[in-house]
Amino acid sequence: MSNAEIALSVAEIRARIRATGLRSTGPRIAVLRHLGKSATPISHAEIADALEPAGFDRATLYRNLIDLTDAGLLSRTDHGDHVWRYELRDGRSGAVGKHPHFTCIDCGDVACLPGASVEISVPRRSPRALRKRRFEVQFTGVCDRCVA
Amino acid sequence: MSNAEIALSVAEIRARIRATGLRSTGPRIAVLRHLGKSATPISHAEIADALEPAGFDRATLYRNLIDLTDAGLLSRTDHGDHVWRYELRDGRSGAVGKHPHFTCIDCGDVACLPGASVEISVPRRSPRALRKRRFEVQFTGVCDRCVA
DNA sequence: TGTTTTTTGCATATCAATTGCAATTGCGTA
DNA sequence: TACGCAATTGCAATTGATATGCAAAAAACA
Repeated sequence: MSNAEIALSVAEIRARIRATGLRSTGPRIAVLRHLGKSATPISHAEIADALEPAGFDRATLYRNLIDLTDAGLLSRTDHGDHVWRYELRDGRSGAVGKHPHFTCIDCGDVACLPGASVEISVPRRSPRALRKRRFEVQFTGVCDRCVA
Repeated sequence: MSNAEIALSVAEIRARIRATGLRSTGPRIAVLRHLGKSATPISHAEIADALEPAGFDRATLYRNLIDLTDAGLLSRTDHGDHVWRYELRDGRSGAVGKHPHFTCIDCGDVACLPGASVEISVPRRSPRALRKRRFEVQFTGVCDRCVA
């Protein structure tokens, strides 16, 4: 459940935000720092709770998650449990940390699968995106803890 | 995008509902019939709109989707676009129509992949559910129509 | 058919997500 | 460094999907 993470300096975060044309503000820096420290994609609620001591408005955080996503700094995904989760994108490439996730349908816990490789053989008439390996995969099931 | 579907008779539907201990009522039969004719998982809104002429209350349909899901006749999934979709489960086995789906992140269209086989090789420390092949997979990407 | 229990339909409550707007702040420029 | 404007914030209020309470209606079973 842990992951060496991106751990950016504040200066670097500011630069990244400014590079997108957005202004670098307290809430935005806090959001990016927090996501930089998080091993897995996390929800708006988790972010808002974590940043609560700083007193940022939930609506502001919410708007920022969307703005930063639109700007390409974050990715927003729903892992099959109807919860939006946000994740820091990988710097210049703009590519998401390209590994699949496993989400527990009981507790909502997310496990990253960095080394996992997914092979799908699809029928002839499938969407081109699948045949060209242009897709995201999402696994759901019951995690070890909830099985027990 | 089409799929030979389950197409149950009303009598058979009644029997299935009763078999779960629930009562067989108009709204429930309508829901199951409609899902039986649908090639892909569909949302509450789509179901409610389709059944609108019959005048069923949205709350009733909503509760029934949940009840029928709890009873094991339906499955409820979120394909990565933050929309719950319901699907008829496969009769006696209780197993979901066990094929993966591909959802377009632009238009929300769902494609069934009945013949698809998914192979995932996972790192040693992954959730047991993955290693034991006890999981659901969900693919997202851009469908052919939206790519064009 | 009568009795019991479930289900419906309507109204209303929730709660997360989203918007409007005035006050504030970031930042390019003078 | 101070100024001015557009972007952003915080708060209040709205939306919209989801969920609940309850009396009336319908299903099951004797």
